[in-house]
Amino acid sequence: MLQIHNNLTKRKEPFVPIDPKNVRMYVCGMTVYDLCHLGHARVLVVFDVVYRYLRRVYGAEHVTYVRNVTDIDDKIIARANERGEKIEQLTEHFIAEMTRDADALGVLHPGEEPRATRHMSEIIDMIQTLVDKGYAYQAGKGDRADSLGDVYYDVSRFEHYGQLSGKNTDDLRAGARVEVDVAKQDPLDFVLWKSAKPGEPCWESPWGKGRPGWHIECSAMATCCLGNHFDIHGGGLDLQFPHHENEIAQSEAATGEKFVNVWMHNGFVRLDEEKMSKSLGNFFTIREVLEKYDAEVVRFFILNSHYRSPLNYSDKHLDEAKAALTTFYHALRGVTPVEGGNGQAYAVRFEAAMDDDFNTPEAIAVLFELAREINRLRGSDAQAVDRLAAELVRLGGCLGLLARDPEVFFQGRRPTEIQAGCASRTTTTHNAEVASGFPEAKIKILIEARTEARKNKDWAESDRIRDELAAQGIVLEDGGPQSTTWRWE
RNA sequence: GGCUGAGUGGCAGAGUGGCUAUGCAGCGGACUGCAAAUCCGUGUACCUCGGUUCGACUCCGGGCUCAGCCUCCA
Repeated sequence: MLQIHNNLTKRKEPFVPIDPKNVRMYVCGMTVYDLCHLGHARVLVVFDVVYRYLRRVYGAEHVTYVRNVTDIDDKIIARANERGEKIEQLTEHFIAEMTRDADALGVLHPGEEPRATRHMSEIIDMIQTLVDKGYAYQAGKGDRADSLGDVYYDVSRFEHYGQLSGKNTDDLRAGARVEVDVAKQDPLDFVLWKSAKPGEPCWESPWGKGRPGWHIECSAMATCCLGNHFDIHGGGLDLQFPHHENEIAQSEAATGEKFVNVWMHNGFVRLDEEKMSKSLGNFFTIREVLEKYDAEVVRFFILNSHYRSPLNYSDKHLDEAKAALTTFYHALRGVTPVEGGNGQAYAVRFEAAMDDDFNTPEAIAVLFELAREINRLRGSDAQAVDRLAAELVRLGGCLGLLARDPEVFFQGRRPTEIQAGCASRTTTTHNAEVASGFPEAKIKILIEARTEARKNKDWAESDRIRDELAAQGIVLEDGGPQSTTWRWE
């Protein structure tokens, strides 16, 4: 049975859906004012695997996955002004870029991708409900004139505030670093509706023209798309406080119902043992990494650590991920996967690992053993090999891996960096032919010439050809005297 | 200052109260014209100090170190 670490209770718990016919998950997605970085890649991939696995357990049609897009906030406004663009122009652009990255990483499309700007009436309704119920207040008359239309959430009214993040309001007040805002009754209160300054994008509301605070949009969109009470809510660990804490406060105060059963947070991506983040400026965009590494390699790298652990980025780790994938595709090379499992034992262990809070490193370990079994039986039991290969592909597919033809993995693309050895230069991927000026036909001719030389025991010529290809980043692998395959190194 | 999480072999990374993780790298062997790939074998480990226990890397307590949150952040 599937167990998930619930961050609300800080324990691993059996996962019991509210409705097994409709398992519902909401994940906080991106604020679209820039390209996604590796931290975003991790959220995308981690919850993609959760989604895939839930679909496998409960049936593809019985899982609803919603991942929102924040398309209005201060940073977006600032960036649009910098670039001299309209808000919509900017957000459409970066939504398209985000989708490109997600597609490259093999991330399934969520069932719904709600945007804040398209749910303004639900947002305003929820704020109104909070005001009506006495959980929210409008900035008073004595406050700054420009905050008159601001509406704040009254944290003191919500009894369970701090449960998710393990904080209590007294400690928070004691250590409060938030700047004193005269409009707030309490430094912990947070804004639900921000009145618009001149020239800012805005929507009409009972409190005047303005825009929503960050937290309220997720409460409104989540309950709108999935109902007041749903199964799983996910996001990066940095959203635990205050974002998710505030979501709970808003949603439960507004609906009077429990908001979410299971809270999941993925760990940070780090660079040199330090959190990769926009504010520190120590981040790599997905785009940059994909210039050097195959997207499936990046995906493997992410899944080779448990989702709650920190993930340290380095080229060395990416190189290892590449080597690991190479091993898997080698096992699949030259076989014809045939359904009809003799790989049950592996599947059982794989699922046990995934059932244990999505333990992907453990699941991958099982895949390695499966690959070894395939290689072991190769040449002696073709039927068993074909069936095990099918199992490897199927289980890999649960992780969104190993879906390609091995030949495409080996020969399809390669980073240009390899050929010239100029690591400092920005690199890009191209088709094999573009990359090296070394067309496939030429590779084939050289391999044939080498086969001929080997037949004649002309080892000098044979090795010369191999070296010539190696200089282009091409590795030859002899299957026998007549069958030689190649791959990009 | 308050709170949270983590410290495993050369590196990465799981897990368990007593029994092989797994991968990469290393070493030995098989295969190969030589390689590559693959297979077989193999070494190195559980931050520290106490406690519980027949027995702890695994449970409990103290310490040290690291990371994170308490402000926007996936």
